[in-house]
Amino acid sequence: MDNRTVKHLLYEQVARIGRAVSSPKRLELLELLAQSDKTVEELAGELSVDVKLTSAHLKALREARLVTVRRQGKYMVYRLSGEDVAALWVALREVAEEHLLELQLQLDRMARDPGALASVTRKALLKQARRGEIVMIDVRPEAEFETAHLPFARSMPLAELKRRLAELPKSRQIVAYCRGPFCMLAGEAVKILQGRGFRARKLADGISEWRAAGMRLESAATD
Amino acid sequence: MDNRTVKHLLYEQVARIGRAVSSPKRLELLELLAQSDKTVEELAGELSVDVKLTSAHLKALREARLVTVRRQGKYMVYRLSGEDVAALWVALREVAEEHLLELQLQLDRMARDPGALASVTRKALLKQARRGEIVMIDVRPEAEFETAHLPFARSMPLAELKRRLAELPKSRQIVAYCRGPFCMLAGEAVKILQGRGFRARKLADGISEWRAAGMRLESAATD
DNA sequence: CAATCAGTCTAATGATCGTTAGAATGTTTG
DNA sequence: CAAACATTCTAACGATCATTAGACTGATTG
Repeated sequence: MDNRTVKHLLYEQVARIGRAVSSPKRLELLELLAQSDKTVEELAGELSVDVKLTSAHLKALREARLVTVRRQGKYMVYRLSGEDVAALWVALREVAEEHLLELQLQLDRMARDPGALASVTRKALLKQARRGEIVMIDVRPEAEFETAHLPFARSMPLAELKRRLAELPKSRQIVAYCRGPFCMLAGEAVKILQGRGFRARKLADGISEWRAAGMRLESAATD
Repeated sequence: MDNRTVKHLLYEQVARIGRAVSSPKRLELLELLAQSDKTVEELAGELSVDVKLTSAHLKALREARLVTVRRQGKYMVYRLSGEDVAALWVALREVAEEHLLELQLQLDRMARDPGALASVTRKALLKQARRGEIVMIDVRPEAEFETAHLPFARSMPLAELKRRLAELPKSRQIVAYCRGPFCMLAGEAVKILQGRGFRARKLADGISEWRAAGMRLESAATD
């Protein structure tokens, strides 16, 4: 086997990973799985696409070894095959944000939305949360919170937010976060809170961004 | 514009990057461009493919904003649009190495090749080179060396190696490196050197790996 | 200014991908 | 063990992609 053939095989393997992350739906699946393990049904629901199509995309991700499956009762539960996969998603998204003008414009528009939190560093935020100067809320579904969440954050799923407003203080700043910069949950939460007279802002980071920056996370087990 | 539409647009943009890195030829182009700026002709030559096809692939990379072009006389010179693009290539390759069994087997086979240097840390290597205990040679074409090279390395392009053997010591260990783990130049060099009685080993790292690990590089200007 | 040269654009080929519907598989539940 | 259910596999459609050859563009050179 000559050099060029070997070389071609090597690049071909890496391109398999590239092909796996070349579809918007598969990227969305990866981001969801970075939050917590999920069944095909759950994933299909989040993406609002057919279960069959979701299954086909998951198969592609499985063939690139980016996810693994296990059976749990009658459900198939998918899981990212490593933290490096979530990091790859973050790296891809950051390159896209850096170089694609269209994406930058879209993100700017989101950032100008009610109460985006741009300039505060992660460490400063952590310090404020530790001291109780701000209240950090995680507005993702509870299962995702239990898998991993930011330190000092309290679970307050968007679906329950309106019912549980009494648990939140009006005196202190509230910081909401969700799955990452592309996720709309925190934006929704902030809109609701501000409408009810709370001082609320949103944080663009999610679990993967936080971890990729080398910051520590907590999970239900460590609480 | 509703949430789902915005979301779709965002993921679609990132998928553009994914699509750009989903072809082995384009990945090879990115790695070559991570070494130094190059013309279409040079790139086509390195890949041993038609100039027309190379141009088409470069167009795809340009549309994903991963490379930029400038005209220089009658040549079009391509350049990576940022260090983060080289870092993305490294991240992709590392995920592939970690998860794709086929790729691991292939790399193992290469590692068992004459004199792979696996266990030495980058810092230890640097220290040995600084002290002159080893001789680091960069076997890439000279233009790539001039753009950036590892500290304490000497340019010794593979094409000139046989003619310039007299410049190398038989008393000390020689460490050859090239473009990265997928590049064959260093392996070739080691084979030649060992055949002539030199103590030679190869380093898998190239410029991008070295930089991605947070290590400093040198360029012709800083020499 | 005509000839040359590097590179891109256009058109056409077959191969691959995304999507959908229908059949098949394997597990749980009565 | 039969019915219900979650998921995957198979087949088929059109859309997109890789590749090639031929026409075209823009700069350089005589």
